[in-house]
Amino acid sequence: MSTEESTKPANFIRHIIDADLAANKNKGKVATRFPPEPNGYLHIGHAKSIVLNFGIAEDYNGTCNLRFDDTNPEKEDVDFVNSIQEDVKWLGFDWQDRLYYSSSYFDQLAGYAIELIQAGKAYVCDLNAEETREYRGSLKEAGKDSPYRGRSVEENLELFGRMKKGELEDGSCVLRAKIDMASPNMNMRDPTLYRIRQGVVHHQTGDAWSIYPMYDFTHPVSDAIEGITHSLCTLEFADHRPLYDWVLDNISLRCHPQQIEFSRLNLQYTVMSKRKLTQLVDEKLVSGWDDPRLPTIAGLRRRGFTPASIREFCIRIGISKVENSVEMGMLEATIRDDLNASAPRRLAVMNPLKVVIENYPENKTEELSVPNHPQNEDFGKRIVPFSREVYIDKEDFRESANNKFKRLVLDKEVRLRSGYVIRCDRVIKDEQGEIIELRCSYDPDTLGKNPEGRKVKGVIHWVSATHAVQAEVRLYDRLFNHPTPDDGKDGVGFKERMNPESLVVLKQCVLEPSLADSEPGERFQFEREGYFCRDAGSSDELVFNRTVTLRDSWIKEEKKL
RNA sequence: UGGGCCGUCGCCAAGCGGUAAGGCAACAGGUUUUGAUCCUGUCAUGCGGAGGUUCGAAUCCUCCCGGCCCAGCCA
Repeated sequence: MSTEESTKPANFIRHIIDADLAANKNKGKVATRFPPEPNGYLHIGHAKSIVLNFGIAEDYNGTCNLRFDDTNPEKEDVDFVNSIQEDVKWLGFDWQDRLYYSSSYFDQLAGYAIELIQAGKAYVCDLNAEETREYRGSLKEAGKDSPYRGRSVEENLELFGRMKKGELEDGSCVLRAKIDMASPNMNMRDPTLYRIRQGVVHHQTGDAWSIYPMYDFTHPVSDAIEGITHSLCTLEFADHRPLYDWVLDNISLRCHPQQIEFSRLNLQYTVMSKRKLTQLVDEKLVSGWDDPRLPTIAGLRRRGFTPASIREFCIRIGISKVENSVEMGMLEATIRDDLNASAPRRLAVMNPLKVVIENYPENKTEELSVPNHPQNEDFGKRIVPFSREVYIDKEDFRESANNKFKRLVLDKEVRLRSGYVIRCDRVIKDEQGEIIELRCSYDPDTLGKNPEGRKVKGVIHWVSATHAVQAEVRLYDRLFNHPTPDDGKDGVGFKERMNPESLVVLKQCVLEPSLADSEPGERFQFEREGYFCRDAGSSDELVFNRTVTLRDSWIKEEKKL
């Protein structure tokens, strides 16, 4: 971001690391990892984790691996492994040569499974899914031991070997850890370690495997193989930590990373779960994973967010173990801070109303030299043509208004931004009484200076009609009209709380001519309107996406009236 | 008494026994050719509640209240 980014925020995880370092734990090394499953696009909640993990690695002179946790081939896809890498890179992080896949540890994983079997700590269980559930008991009642729990090491070895060779059918059996069916922690009631998946093609290992390890077995082993020191994950995995530790305590791998849980990000007026995002995309309720209304990294990018603003947002919200619900205003403030400093200013009219300046010569064009940034001369200047006919926004004119309305009013004056002061003399309407044109006059002595003897406090934006370029502008707003769309309360599903006005397409917008030369992805402030980004998905036509509006104290003022 | 986790300003969030940081929002002013930006000021005798320990408690203890998570051959 062009303004300074926050650094090294205090949080409980950094305190733990500080203490570990002080105690010379892990020989002073810090190694983290970001372990996405490639079954969807990354969203801003992942960004929180990415910024945490890569940020810690950076600040402690350590490393952060990118590891695909790809143990469930049915739901995963190469497209997702590609998009994830693209998004992490775009956010500004570099895993260098440390790109890993849990699937590349499948051999080692199977070896450790055999160790567990040999130690009598894992067994092959023939119970089907339903039976397994019944035997597991409930939250308040202990489970029962599986009838297969007592199988001999030899038999288990033999059976696991057959599972691995593809001799057994899907669902016919699983490999389970032998822990404690009466544990108050459900995760410790002989959790499944391996299941059979015949015939599915894994995006990395193809058809090499007919068994796939479960998360609870894969994750600790993968962390340990990579020499991770601090394994950061979200709160819902806290109950899994005893299992994480159990696995590492019972295999020969001599590395034991520390799992630490923090709370996931909840952003108001949107949904963050991958399942729900997938649903929105699959059911075509949005245009795709990069729909600018989505909290996905791809969506935010297309919307016009900068990588730096997302990083800064993730730092500002902090890390804790508290259930949170961050206001959209927080995200908006962060992107505004960035774009205010970094986006060149332009003039663009959303709802054009023609203005004819009757005392301005016909066929004359003045080339006004206008600063690209009001506070920063380094942005230079550009030429903005001015002529007898201009467009202003319909919102900026009223036939009558009190003096709170600092825009154009019949028989009153207003400043055309970076241009002249004009007065509205006449209003022209069509048969329906709709205002279709304004007849005005200008004061030639007001270019770059204030008029003599009177004050003109209003300033509005405009575009020369004869030089204007046409464009489509997409105004985006929150996707949902409820702060917690997926809270399941009132018996209303999140899809029923979608905001019908989350996208408003304006096809008749007029822009100052310099914008015709903009590049897809380029960001601007359209003065008095907001920050906009040339759409990168429709490079032929001129389309702009509104990233965020400017702060608007007029809305509040207007409501008071 | 299944287990785990969490309650500090409207929203995030520091604080770790020495007398409540910061950000966002809000409010009140000032500057301004963007009702933007910028600047100034205001905003928790109070830390879920009640007791207790202490010279001193958001920080320690006890009890209570509220919220979140867990019964996939998902992660």
